[in-house]
Amino acid sequence: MAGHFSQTIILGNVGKDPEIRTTQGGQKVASFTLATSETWKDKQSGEQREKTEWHRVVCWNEGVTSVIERFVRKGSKVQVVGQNQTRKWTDQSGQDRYTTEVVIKRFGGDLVLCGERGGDGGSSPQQSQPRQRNSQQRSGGWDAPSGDNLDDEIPF
Amino acid sequence: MAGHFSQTIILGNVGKDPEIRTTQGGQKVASFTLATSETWKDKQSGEQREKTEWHRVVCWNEGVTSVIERFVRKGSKVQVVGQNQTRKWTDQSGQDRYTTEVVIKRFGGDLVLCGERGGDGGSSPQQSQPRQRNSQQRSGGWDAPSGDNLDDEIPF
Amino acid sequence: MAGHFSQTIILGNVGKDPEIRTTQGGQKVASFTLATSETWKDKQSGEQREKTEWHRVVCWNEGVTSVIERFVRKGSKVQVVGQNQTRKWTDQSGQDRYTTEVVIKRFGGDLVLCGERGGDGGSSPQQSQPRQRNSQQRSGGWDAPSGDNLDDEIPF
Amino acid sequence: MAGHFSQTIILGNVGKDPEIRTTQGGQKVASFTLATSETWKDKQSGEQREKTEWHRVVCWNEGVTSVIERFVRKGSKVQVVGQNQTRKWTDQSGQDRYTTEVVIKRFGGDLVLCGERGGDGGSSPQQSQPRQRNSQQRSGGWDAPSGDNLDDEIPF
DNA sequence: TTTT
DNA sequence: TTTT
Repeated sequence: MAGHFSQTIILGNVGKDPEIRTTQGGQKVASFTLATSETWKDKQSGEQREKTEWHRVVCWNEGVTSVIERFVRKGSKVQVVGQNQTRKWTDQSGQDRYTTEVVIKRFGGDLVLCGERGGDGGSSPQQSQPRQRNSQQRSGGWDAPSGDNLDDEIPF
Repeated sequence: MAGHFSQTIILGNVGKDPEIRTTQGGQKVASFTLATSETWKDKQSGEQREKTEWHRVVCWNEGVTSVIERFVRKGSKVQVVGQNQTRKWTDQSGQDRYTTEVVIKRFGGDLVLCGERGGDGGSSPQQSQPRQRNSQQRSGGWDAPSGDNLDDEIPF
Repeated sequence: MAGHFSQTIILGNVGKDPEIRTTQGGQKVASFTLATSETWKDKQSGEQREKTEWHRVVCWNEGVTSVIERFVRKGSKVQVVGQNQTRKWTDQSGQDRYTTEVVIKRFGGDLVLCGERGGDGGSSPQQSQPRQRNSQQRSGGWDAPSGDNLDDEIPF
Repeated sequence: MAGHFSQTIILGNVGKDPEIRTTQGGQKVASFTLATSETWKDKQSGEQREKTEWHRVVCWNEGVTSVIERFVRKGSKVQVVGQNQTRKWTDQSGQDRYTTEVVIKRFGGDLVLCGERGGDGGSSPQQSQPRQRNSQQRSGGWDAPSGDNLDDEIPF
């Protein structure tokens, strides 16, 4: 209702199971990463090329966080509607760093579930039943992440 | 045409005159920053609060770059349609850094001119005539930037 | 939060002063038309061509309606964010008719004021003061493409 | 690149197999309908309610039409990115009628395949192989809300 | 750095 | 880290 507008829409695949944390004030916050891939034919070499872009998503919307917690996991295809927000933090050496995230807020924020990757021998429509968190489950037949130091490899 | 989608729309005000540079391959590239502000009433204190978000925009679309060069300057209100892209670079201490930008590309990218801030005593409809680059003009009656070290203050 | 998504964004010029009406339940509803024009060069003839598309906008969001009532009028440049909705009605001969509108609803709906068309000799920053309704004012020098019989030419 | 912007994004389910026709000039054009459903709890009665909106989609983009022809069919979940366009036609009684469609054009238009509705016992990943047109297949177990007489109920 |  |  003002003179500005900011909206980011990402429809992609979730890279890892979302993290759900609770603020000191008791609010649940969800975060995960989304991958979008583009393929094109290189004009010069004629080769098929692909580039994957990773997007960090953070959700402060209570209702949407609840949906994420229940239905979103590694490999899910989802669309998020939010706003770009750049947040300042300090790294271990004391230097300022900045990270840009797509933030799903109270109004205008949204999440659309587009379904899992099918054909994986999963026995049940996982999207329609609560997911067991903290379990030993290997999500949807996929390989587990190759390690826990993933954060070191992700640029945010 | 694939299984993914990525789009960022920002309608805001341009922070400084765009930079136009030419790649070694001869391609013109434009970049500038866009500010979007939000105001809301704090529930607890009842005070009016405001937050400004800065977005870095880069344009690799030839036609759009040409429009930016001619018509966009500090203070312009424009809408850009592009895609988030995180680019890696190395800072002076040799550390990896990441910057997220809204990139206007060949297809699906767009720029909409929404007009200048009016009432500044400007004598002519600046949006409809070419802008004099490299001139001494002070854009639209605004204060000039407070210095040239602005880059140090912008988180990208 | 479901499996579907619908969003229409129109940034254009308002064709006529908005109509504000009140439902029997006391809710204010605003409606107006927005024009978007495209120009392109005809490949065959090489001539410059232009096409104007008219969009009907209806607003059921109380806050946004209030902004429309105060600040939007013929010639205003605004952006609306809403959803396509096709409504059935009966014409004078008793036949079913359908009209598609962009509906601004409670959540996710939005209106962005992009300013009036400038250069009209207007003496005051009209966007920042209440508008005089029902006055003889001619709006900002902007003319809807086709005169005053717009109703005859617009399919709604 | 001008002063206007128009974009409609619909992520929904395809109501019937798309129609592919060829213009006299030899251009292929695809058209289909997309359903988006919303559910909400009625404030007064507390009942769960649902509303389905139908959107007519037309595609003049050659590459996208080719993808539609091969991969989209009744029940597919797809996202389209296009522009609202209202077209005039004459009904049997000679009266003017208007139909609004989401048009996918050359630039900025897009189609995203989000997968079929799963759990239908289908034996193969249908999205990754050409579709058999004109076959007796019943699509993916997904039923458009209202049977096979869809044409009678859809206002286009 | 913008704008309201 | 995802997906195709």
